Amino acid sequence: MNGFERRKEQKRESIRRAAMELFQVHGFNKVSLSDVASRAGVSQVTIYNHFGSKEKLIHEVVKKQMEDMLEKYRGILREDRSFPEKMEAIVFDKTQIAAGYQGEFMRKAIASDPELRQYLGSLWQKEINQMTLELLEQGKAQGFVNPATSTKALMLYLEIMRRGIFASPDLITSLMPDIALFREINFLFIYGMVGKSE
Amino acid sequence: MNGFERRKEQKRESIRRAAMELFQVHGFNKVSLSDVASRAGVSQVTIYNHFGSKEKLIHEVVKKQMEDMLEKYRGILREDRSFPEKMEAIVFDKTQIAAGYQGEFMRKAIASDPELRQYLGSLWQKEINQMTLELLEQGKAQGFVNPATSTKALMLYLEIMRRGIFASPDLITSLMPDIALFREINFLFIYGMVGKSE
Amino acid sequence: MNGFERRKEQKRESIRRAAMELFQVHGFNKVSLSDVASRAGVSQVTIYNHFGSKEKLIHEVVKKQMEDMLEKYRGILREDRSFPEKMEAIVFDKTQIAAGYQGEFMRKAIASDPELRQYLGSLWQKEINQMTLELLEQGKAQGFVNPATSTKALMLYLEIMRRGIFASPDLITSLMPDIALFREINFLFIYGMVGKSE
Amino acid sequence: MNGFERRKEQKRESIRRAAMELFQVHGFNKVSLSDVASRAGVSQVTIYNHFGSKEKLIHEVVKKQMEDMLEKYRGILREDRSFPEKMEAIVFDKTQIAAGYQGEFMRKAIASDPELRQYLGSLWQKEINQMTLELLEQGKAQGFVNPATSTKALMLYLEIMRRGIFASPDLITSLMPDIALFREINFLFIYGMVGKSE
DNA sequence: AATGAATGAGGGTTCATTCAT
DNA sequence: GATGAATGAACCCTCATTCAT
Repeated sequence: MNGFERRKEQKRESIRRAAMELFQVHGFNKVSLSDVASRAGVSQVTIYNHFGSKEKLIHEVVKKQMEDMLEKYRGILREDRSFPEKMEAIVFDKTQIAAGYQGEFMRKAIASDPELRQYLGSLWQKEINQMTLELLEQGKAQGFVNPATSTKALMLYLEIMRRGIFASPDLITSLMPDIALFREINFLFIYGMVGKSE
Repeated sequence: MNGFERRKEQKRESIRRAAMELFQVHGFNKVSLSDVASRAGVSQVTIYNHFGSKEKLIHEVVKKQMEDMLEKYRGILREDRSFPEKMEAIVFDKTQIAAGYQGEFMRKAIASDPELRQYLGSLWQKEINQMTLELLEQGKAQGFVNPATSTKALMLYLEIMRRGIFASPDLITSLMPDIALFREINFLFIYGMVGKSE
Repeated sequence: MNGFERRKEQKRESIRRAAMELFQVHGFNKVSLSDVASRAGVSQVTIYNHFGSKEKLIHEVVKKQMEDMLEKYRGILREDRSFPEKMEAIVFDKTQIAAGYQGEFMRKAIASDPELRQYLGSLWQKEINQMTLELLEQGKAQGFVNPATSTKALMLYLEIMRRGIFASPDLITSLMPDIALFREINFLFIYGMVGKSE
Repeated sequence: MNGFERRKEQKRESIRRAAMELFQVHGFNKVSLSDVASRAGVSQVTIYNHFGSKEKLIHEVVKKQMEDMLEKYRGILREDRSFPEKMEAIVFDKTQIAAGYQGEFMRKAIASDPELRQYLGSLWQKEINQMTLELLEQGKAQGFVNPATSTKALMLYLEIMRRGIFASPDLITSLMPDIALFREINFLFIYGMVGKSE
């Protein structure tokens, strides 16, 4: 990548970031390209030159975001930590939560955009499923996941929890400092309401 | 309520329903009052005559919806069923899920509207907390809820799951017919990933 | 006029008054029939039943107002007072000024409504001219009006002052209490800036 | 000012002029931005791009108008003419009158707009008062203004006349050609109804 | 490649007026 | 005769997008 291209990529990146920040706070519809342009310090038309349309800008932003998320999950999975720790790291992904209405925002993007849905519904879903399976395997190996439970149910369970978390940034952030409570909830995920029976 | 008022209320109701249906599918911003008017078979202005503004229409729709939800929960709580059954009934509130993006839609409404937030954040939150506490008491009495776990954590856990479910109508509806899977997931809520240890 | 008709006339009158009061403060355009209806304590449709349209309501209100004004002028003219006193009474018609943007309001009505213009431009103008002539005659007889000055100029002069006063309710009302200043200005009207030269 | 800015200013000016012309004839409320846009030969949105809102457009138009008026008055004051001539020039400002419902229009603008009122009520009023004082001084020096009369009364007198004139473009324009009548009225302003006593 | 200027389409809202009771 | 309900037209304004430089 030469100097020209690097500068170009930097401008794209600054636009993407401005868009991301605004989208997260206000949602897609409420953010106008003029807002994004102001925040990125460029002209509206420059956004068109780089991305073609608002829709395509959203695509790019969402894609990037999801890829970053995947990357992070991959990292966590490969770390040398216990199953409960990994659960905690993934489910309570703090940067995601801090970022605000991430999940809702993502789902909305995906739901409202067929093309995006296809891209993500295939590649991304496949990867995340793959990773979740791996996590469950680790859990079973460590005795935290009941082998009698169907994988389907487990994955749905995890997905529901993740979405519940994503959908509750308000709750979560307000309780972030309370480490004990945090642990207790992660414990509930693993041992349920009945609790550990030693 | 005489004939006049009944007809008025019917019209209001038909507008509310049309609005609800559209809001659930497309979100508040994407739905124009003209859309609502078309669907309800009235003029746009009629909506203004009845509700005053789009914002107030949203208020009414959301309030109604939440009150209905409360009513249903109350009913379930008072039924003579086991704790897991009540959990299932409440958490997987099928009519809510069938209604679509209920949770997301609601949260958006509440998040973006201070007045509404106040109304619901006080009265509604108080009631639902009260009811959840009652449910947990029943769970403890029946041995399904570990008394050592803090109430705070339990309530947060339930809230996260409920939101996760609400935020996943796509997943849930697609799996609705599979009763076994349903039960399994409810089981996970109660016994965790570790599962029942007999 | 029997009981029925009296009640009818009362209702008309109450609507007219409500309209008048609002028109004076906010002007024709800014006042909606709904405002008038509220203030008069009737339905909008009742206004239609009585007056036919907003335009016609304005007609009636303006006509009534002008007739009242004429009546008052007539009274002043016939009183047994000096010319300067009559000048003062007519030019600084306190009730008119207190009523607010009367003059502007009237002129607007007249200017924007051909039919009304005709009615008033003929009958009313004729009457007021007649009366002004009479006033000037009295002034000449009492030595306050220079007989060498053309009647045309005098009448224009008076009209300009009257309009100037009408157009300045803000100034006038704020200075109302200062009787001396009041007299001084009336003095200026009669003796000019050069002042009395004895 | 380079080419870009010049063209921009020209467009702004053409919009302002179109607005001015329409406002003068029909008043603020009756003129829609779409009317202004048509007359100026631009899109409605262009007006928004340049002025932000209808309110702000009105501000600009009124401000400009008043500044022009001030400028003209200043010029007259500095000319080497007699007091009566200056009176005539200022009070019967022909271009203002020809412009139509100037005074009424202005007053309405000022009355209905707090921000504008502040701007004009302070700076503009101060300047015009200053200038009027200067005019009166000249009048006294030349023996046309009675030194015994209070300045307050004199200024009020002048203001009333000016407003009367402004409020009567119909009368004035119809009598414009009659120079003799014009003079006579100006004479009345100075010598009053009693007239010159030689 | 970047921008200021311009715009068509559409959204929420108000209002004078009509309809049905 | 009086009213609640309903509406078409118009208004101010915003936004994604294109044009011209």
